[in-house]
Amino acid sequence: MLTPEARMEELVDRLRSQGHRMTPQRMAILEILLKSKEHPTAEQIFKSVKTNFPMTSLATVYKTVSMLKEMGEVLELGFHDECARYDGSPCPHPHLVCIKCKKIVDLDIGDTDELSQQVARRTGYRIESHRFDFYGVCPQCQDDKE
Amino acid sequence: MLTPEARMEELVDRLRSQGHRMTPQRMAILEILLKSKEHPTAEQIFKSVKTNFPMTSLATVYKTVSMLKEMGEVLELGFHDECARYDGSPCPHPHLVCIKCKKIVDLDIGDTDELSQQVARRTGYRIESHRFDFYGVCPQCQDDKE
DNA sequence: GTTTCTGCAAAATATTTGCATACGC
DNA sequence: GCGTATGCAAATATTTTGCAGAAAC
Repeated sequence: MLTPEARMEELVDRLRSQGHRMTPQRMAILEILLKSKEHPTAEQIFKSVKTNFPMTSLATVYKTVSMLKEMGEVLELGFHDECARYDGSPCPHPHLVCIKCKKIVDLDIGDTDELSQQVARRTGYRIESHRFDFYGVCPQCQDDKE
Repeated sequence: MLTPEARMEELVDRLRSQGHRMTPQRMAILEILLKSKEHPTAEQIFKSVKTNFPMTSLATVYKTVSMLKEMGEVLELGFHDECARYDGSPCPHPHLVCIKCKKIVDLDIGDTDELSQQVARRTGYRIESHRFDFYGVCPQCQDDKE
């Protein structure tokens, strides 16, 4: 697992080599995606970026995130009935989602890539990604009233 | 695993016992959700219901599906960047999604509920559901060109 | 008879797009 | 300088909502 800084550098190189340009806005968006552990929404990324670069639009956030999504550099999480949330990690990993407070945390349940490979062998699909999410009520929200 | 017919009966009872009423539209929507293997969108359910009950609106489909979703009787699948798809099965099971032709098929990789319970024990969450989806390119789409 | 459900149309929400200008390379 | 990226506003797509009439129970 690379540090966010190392991954940032690597990612910037990869973007450039594909003909993408680095603008301050784009750098800021990348940085938030790679460093945040909050799995932010587009709106949250937007607000966060604006504190440093007031000259940023929500459309740019969407455009950048879409590009990264297509390159497989970010994952899209979340429910259909609320806005999408993004995970700057390039490799799929399980999430634990609280259905009350909407918090999303990472989870480690061992090697899920191996499962992927098994599925690929058995089905003939070329598996490119996967999503393992558990939905439930976190300990804090269980206390809240229930 | 109950037959769709048995589950239909059971589900109707449960709905009634919670004060919900059974209308022809609602019955038709339930039937499609329980019998279909296609993981249809709201629009597809709507079209399908209309062949038997032309007097049905898309809003009713949405209202019914939302109710079932809240009751935990259907699962919502699909990506954020396309419309939601519904699975009439009450218990979570893995899906195999083709990112080219968008086909979604069920997948059997053993007991995923056990994993859920492990996660619950380890994290203190009350796990209510989960989603295991694999994204890739199906054999047919691999042949198509590439 | 009461309460829920329905269909319609309008509203709300999230995301995408077109285009003129700005700016990275 | 060329071509991509940006910001704005308008457009799109999906889902939700308000309300009056219809229909379950």
